[in-house]
This record gives sequence, C-alpha cells and structure tokens, in this order.
Amino acid sequence: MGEARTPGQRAGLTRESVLQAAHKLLIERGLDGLSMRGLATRLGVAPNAIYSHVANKTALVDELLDEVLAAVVVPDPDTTEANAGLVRIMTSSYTVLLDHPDLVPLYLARQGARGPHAQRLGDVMFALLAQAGVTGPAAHEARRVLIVYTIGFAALSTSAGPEPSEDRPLGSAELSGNFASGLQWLLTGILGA
Amino acid sequence: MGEARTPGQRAGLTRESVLQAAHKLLIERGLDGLSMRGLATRLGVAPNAIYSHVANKTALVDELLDEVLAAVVVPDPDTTEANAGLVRIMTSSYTVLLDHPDLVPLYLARQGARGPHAQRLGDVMFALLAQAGVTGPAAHEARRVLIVYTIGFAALSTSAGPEPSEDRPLGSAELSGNFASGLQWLLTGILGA
DNA sequence: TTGTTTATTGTACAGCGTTCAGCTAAATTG
DNA sequence: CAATTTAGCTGAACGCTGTACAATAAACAA
Repeated sequence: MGEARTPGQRAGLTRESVLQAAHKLLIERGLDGLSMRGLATRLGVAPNAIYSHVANKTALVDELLDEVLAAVVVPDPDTTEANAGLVRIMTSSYTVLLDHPDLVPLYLARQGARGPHAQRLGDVMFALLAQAGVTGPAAHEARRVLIVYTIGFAALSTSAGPEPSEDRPLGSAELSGNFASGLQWLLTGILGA
Repeated sequence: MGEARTPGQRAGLTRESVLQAAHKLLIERGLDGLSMRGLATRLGVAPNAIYSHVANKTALVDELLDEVLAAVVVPDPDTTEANAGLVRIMTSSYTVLLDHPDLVPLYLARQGARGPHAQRLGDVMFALLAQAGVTGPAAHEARRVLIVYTIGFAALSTSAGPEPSEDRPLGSAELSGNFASGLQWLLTGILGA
C-alpha cells in the first residue's frame, strides 16, 4: 500500500474502471454507501480525481442505472408473440431491478433511465406492441403504463411492505405472483381480451 | 429581528409548528430545499432545537408524507360501488401526489407512508374490495397493485418523461387520461369483467 | 420554596459534493 | 528526437449537510 502518488502522477483510471468500482461499491454498501469520496478511496485516488472521468455524481449514477439494464433479457420481437414477449421483457426487468434494490427508487425518481440500454428495451416493447396492432399514442401510453408498473412493483417489493403486522412478511415468490397477476391484467387491457 | 435568544430561553416551538413550517418550506423550496438548518432558520431557531420536537429528519419527512395524504378524498365504502369508489380514491390520491412532486419519489422509496392517513386509505380500499367480493390474499394483492400503480404513475408524471424528443412534452391532461386507462384495466382485472 | 424536567443555545464533529490552482506524466506536434 | 500541448492527478479549501454534547434558563412538580 505504499503507493503514495504525488501531483502529476497517474493512477491509470478509466471511465470503465470508475463505473465498475462504483457498481461494486453500490452492491456492497448500498446507495448511501456510494459516495464520491468512498469511491475515490476504493480506487486509491483523491476524491476529485473522479471528476476527470465523470461529470458529477448525478451523471455517474445515471450511467450506473443504465448499465444495470444491460442484464435484462430481451426477446426477439419478430419471432415472439406480443403478450408472451411483453411478459418476458417486463418480468426480466422486474427480476433485474430486484437484484439492485437500492437503485429502484432512483429509477423512479429519474423516471426510468435514459441511456442506450433503456432505449433498447423501449424499442423492443414498441415493436411488440406494434406487432399486436397497438401503435401511435396508444403505444406510448401502454409502454408508459408497463414501465411504471414494473418499476413501481419492484420498489414495493424491495423492502418490508406497508402492512407491518397484518400478515406474514410476504415472501418473494408471493410478490412475483402478485406482479405477474397485475401485469397480465394490464396486458389484457392493452392488447384487448 | 433583534430577538437574539440565549441558551435556555424558549422559542415556543411545537411539534405542529415545526411540521407546518416544514410543509411550507417543502412546497416553496422542494425536497432539496428542506434541510434541518433551513427549517431552523425559517423558525428563527438554532438547528438542533428541532430535535426536541422530532426524532430526526427521517421521522420528520415520514410525518410530512402522511400529512399530505390527509387531502385525499375518501368515499364512503358503504354507499359507493366498488369500481367507482376505487377509481375515486385512486384518482384523488394521484391528484394529491401530483401536488407534491418532490415527495413522490420518497413515497416510493419508503413504499407508501405508514401513518394514520395512509392507514385510513388502505382500510377504505379494503372495504371496497370486500364489497366486490375480493377478500383475503387476493385483496392484499389487489391493493398492493393499485397503490404501486398510482404512486408509480405519479412519479412518471411529475417531470419530463423518458422520451426526450419523440413526441410533444405530453400535457398533464394526457397523462391523467393515461392514468385513468391503466387504472381501469387494473380494476377490470381485479374485480372481474 | 426547592427540585426536576425540558426547550433552547453554542460549539463542534464528521461527512458530503465540488471547485480551483499547481504539478507532471503522457500524448501530440514539429 | 525535441518542444509543446493536453490531460490525469494531488492538495487544499469552500460551503453545505445531519446530528451529538454540554451548559443554561424557563416551566413545572412537590
């Protein structure tokens, strides 16, 4: 650990290494544990060094949010039937979101990430809807509803629910079932019975 | 303004006056503008004086969240038909949430507030569902879905949507329509066609 | 009146995100 | 290859945050 750097010497950071370290830190310490200073320490670097690779903390988190969405499994809209495809994509999104509980409130606060991966998901959803004959404003409406529902449900699932003692802690299997039910109701309404 | 207080002298704060000032500050300055120090300044008091009336900032915000829900109009479950009643209560909730955009992400992060007003809403929803024959686990499931959908949609509505340039900024009337559509789909699924 | 509880202040701590100036290694240019 | 520019990094600092601790004075109880 005797690697004391003096001004001018480089640490070899990349945008990628910064994002990756931030991702790990987020998983280990949660959102509250993700500070620029903590990240800098983790990287063995002065706090402000990060600003050479990322504009600010907000931008960093934004990219993190989009990066997580890379794990969502996206069906091919040409070979998949609309209802089934949408169930798959939303369920996969839901699962991925559950893997990152601390991020979920952020998705909602920023309303769903804006990066390339989010774009990809949106495009596929759009294609699936079009395949089922849902286009134009109705498609936008439907997509919005599905996204909100999915993120929202993930938010509700990522901690003790609002009922403190009313019934048992409510296992994750049960929540997944709830999610699937509501999702199917929505899809039935969107695609027509 | 020459009212300099020395240690021991009282400012006459109450829990209510603190909460009320916090509420006003929140409306005027948004969530970022609501700091313990700013609130103290507003109250003409040292920052730590607030801690005599509220445990900490988290507790303060929690009570604020619940207080806002007091404005939700709740129909009488005995004289209101289930579908109509649920539409009314969810729409009113949605409207109230839209009046407090900065709070909405917090509702999601904390998953819907836990205070007495939230309890009241939950009870009425439960009664309406029961009236339509939805009871037991199905009722919990339905209520959860409706709450998530409503808060989630409010989150989506309280700022520029995820589509940057794709179409026009999407007016609030349009969003309300979207909300109503999705809500009706959910209710149809919940209550049966 | 005396004693106890409680609201308030002053002070302080540890942490945060971020900016600025300086240094120097690396990249670019001639 | 040498000169010059660019860019990654450090050190220091600013202003902000929530909150704990000890001292003080007002309110209340006996």
